[in-house]
Amino acid sequence: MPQAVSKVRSATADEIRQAALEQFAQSGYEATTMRDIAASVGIKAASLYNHFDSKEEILWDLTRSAMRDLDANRDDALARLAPAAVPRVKLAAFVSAHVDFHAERRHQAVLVNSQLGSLSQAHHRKAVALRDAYENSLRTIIDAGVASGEFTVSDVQVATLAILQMGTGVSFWFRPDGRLRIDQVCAEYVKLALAIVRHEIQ
Amino acid sequence: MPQAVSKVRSATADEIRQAALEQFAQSGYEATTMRDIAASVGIKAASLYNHFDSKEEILWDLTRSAMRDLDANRDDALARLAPAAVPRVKLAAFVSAHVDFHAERRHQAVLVNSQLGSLSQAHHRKAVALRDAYENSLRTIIDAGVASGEFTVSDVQVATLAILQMGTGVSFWFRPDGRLRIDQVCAEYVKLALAIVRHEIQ
DNA sequence: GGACTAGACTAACGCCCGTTAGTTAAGTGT
DNA sequence: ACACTTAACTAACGGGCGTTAGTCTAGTCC
Repeated sequence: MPQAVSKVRSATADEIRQAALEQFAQSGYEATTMRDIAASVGIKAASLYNHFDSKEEILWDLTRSAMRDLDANRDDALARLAPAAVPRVKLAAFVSAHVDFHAERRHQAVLVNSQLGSLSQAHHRKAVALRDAYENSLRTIIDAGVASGEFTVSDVQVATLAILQMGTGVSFWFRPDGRLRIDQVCAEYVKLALAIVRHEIQ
Repeated sequence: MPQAVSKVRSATADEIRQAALEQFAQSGYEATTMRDIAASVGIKAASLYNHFDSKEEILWDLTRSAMRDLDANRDDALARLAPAAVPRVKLAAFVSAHVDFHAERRHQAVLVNSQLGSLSQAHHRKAVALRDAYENSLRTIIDAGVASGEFTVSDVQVATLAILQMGTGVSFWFRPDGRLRIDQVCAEYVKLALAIVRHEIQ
């Protein structure tokens, strides 16, 4: 008799993750209670402790996953390019992936962009390190474009942050039933990013 | 005998505002307690109620002030221009004022950009209306530039949000003792904004 | 100098928080 | 059949929350 699909990870734990993610993103970590999370899952608050050690552990689990997903999303996009793709193409791929993530996975994006401060000190440090590495991967692309003369940027650091932050903002206004589809939004932001790195110094 | 300067507004109330602003911006509204605020001022929590009716009223007082200051800051910058200034000049003035505010008055900026959700429903509505009006004032400038042919923008709404959000992000990384002075940061962002509205459609 | 006011204080209320202990019922493996 | 594990439950603890009531004291106005 065929073995039933074994649960590799608890289905309840995943429901808890999903409920906590939505509420942390929507109301904030401090304003969300363990009783709130449990109620969305249909259990009692005490039962959450069969799956997670503490409220902060849930936040850290979600934060780490979100940041890993963000990295994986970028890696996938860059891996699809030719190995020797020119910086302009890499920048376009990066920005498109970045914006796509922030539109498609709003809750994860909002969590990463507004709830890091509620992590424990140790976890906060790790999260900031991951965020810095992500930022660095964009700066590296821009640096390469400047070095090759393809880009004209008066301050690489400011351009890096500006491109990231305008894309990050998408998670706050994008709605799936809005005027623009996700792919249109991505295309718009790619244009803006290219404009930023190719402008004439005045 | 000369009248001593009468206190038009309570000095203690202003100390409370200052302490609450810093802590709301740094730790978030929910994570800040009335006892925390009182302790920074050097009084007991109950004494706060001699000056404000509730915790939420403090937040609303600070939020409304911050948004009024942001509007006034923009109005001052635009009023200094010639009445018939061209959209490019108006955009530069707007972005410079926007970035200057977000660098110089970080706490107020962070409050407006991350704590609106903790307001009561009625106050939240008013805050969103103010934010929309601010956004509209930038869109109007970009619209004028597009109408005159001075700007080339494939989507005015996206360009508006992108310019605002990249400037807003300054409040999260700017430090007075950092590599760039405020005026240098403003100048950089003006360049980026002009690049965004003048890029060729591809 | 006596009435009044402003603004601090102490004490406490009722509620909700994250979390723990102990119990129970439903599978699962041999 | 029986031991074992998983994961739900009820009950409660200790503590902190926003807020209120009532008191005291120092200064102000006629």
